[in-house]
Amino acid sequence: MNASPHILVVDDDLEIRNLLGKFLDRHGHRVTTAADGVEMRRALEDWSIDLIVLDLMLPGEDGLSLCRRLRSESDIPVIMLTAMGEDIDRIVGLEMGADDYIAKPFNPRELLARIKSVLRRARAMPDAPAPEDGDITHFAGWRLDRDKRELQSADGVMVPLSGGEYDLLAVFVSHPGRVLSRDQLLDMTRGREAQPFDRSIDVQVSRLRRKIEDDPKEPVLIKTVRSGGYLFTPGVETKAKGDK
Amino acid sequence: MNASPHILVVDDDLEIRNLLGKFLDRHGHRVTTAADGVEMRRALEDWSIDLIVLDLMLPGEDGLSLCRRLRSESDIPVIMLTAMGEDIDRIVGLEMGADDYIAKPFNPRELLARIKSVLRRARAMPDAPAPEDGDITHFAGWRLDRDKRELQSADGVMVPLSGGEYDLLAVFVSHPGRVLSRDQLLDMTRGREAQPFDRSIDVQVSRLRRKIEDDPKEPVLIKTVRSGGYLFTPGVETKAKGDK
DNA sequence: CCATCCTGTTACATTTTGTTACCAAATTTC
DNA sequence: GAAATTTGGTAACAAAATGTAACAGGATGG
Repeated sequence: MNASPHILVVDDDLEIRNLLGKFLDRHGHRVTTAADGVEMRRALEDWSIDLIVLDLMLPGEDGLSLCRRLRSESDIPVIMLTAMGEDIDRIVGLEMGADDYIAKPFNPRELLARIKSVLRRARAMPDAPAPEDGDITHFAGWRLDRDKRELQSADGVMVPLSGGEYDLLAVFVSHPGRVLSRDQLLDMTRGREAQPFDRSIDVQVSRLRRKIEDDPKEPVLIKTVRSGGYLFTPGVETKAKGDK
Repeated sequence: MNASPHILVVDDDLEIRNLLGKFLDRHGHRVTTAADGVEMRRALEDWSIDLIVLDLMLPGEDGLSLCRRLRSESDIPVIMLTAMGEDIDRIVGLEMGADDYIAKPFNPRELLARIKSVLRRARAMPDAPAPEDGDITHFAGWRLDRDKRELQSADGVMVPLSGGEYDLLAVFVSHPGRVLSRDQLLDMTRGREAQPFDRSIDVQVSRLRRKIEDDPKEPVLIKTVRSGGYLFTPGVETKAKGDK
């Protein structure tokens, strides 16, 4: 598309803004910074921003609220900066709609990696059926409706999901590109510890695949990582036109 | 995911290297040492390193510069060894991107603690499956498809590979013309140490050859180097023609 | 209660990977 | 150069990991 991605850093700490600015700049990104929500809006109007790095704690309207609002207005991916120990799932997950998060104190190169990954993902996904608002998550041409616990494909097919299936998918969607162990998945979906021969996750994954994969035998969205766990990748569009 | 972390100690002082090597080894880490930037690079190519302990002062290119360069190329966490009174903020902060530092003279136990902590942090947020770019690698007229775990020859033949076979081949492809010992291969593909009579690599190589060599008895791509290891050479084509 | 739906457990088929054993080729010894 | 020793190739077997059908207990809503 265009040359180097333009990144907007929103944080009230001047030092962080400067350092991050310099760092990202050195790594070939254009950078603009903002100290609060107001400056952020201005920057969004003035520039064509590709990605926002947003601090969770901000004076005035906080990052959480800003993020939610952003979501209902635009498609720009957001990476949240959070303090340790926040409720990660709520932040990244459907609740807020951030694309990723990183805990402070963070390692700059890790942030860089995430930026790269989020941008790639964003580019890979042509903005399908206009991003709705509310509790709907999009991925790979599907719309995940939290209230109805239902999946809708672009061409109108509706796939009902059970509660457990929904939870599992929600966890996957909020952790794209990361290998999640059975332990983690069990913890994140049921909040319990795995028993010695617990196969429930396997079974649930199998059930989910049957519903969301074109060919469950050849899964594309949820890959299995032998002796590692499962990996969700909202790949490129299925039917959309030749994007790249 | 893998067994014990593999740590690379980079310091020009032989004594430090030895002591640290022994100490870390005793505490269950695999250790490799390097005296300067050149050796460091070699080690990084040969092994699958999980963490680097890097002296700030080095002959030739110094640690600071090395660290910065490392950052832009890889994800491996770095702990800096610094003399007292250095500008700590610049070292650990965004400027350089080290994950932690420890001042000399240091207490080995403390270093151990930091190593543990940095590794834990790194593992806690593993980012996507490392191999980032293009999912397809070409060599000797074959196309290696990471997603499908499949090999395709120019004339349309498809050879399915198992995960392990793919990993092994990927390592070979990324180190062409280089003799890789069984130890290294095991480390790079499974992340584990070889057992006394471990023949798993031999077997895996045998399986791989059966799939990619025209005549497994007379291997062309993966040659064996007696009492050295294996050598991958993406030589000129055998069967395919127009591919590239 | 009964009919459903959902989810964990179990069992079994498959696939993949590691180990062992045995043979052959290469190398070394004497 | 022949025998002894090493090293590598691989078949065969064993162990581990995964997919999934089938079953059973619970929960839900009449």
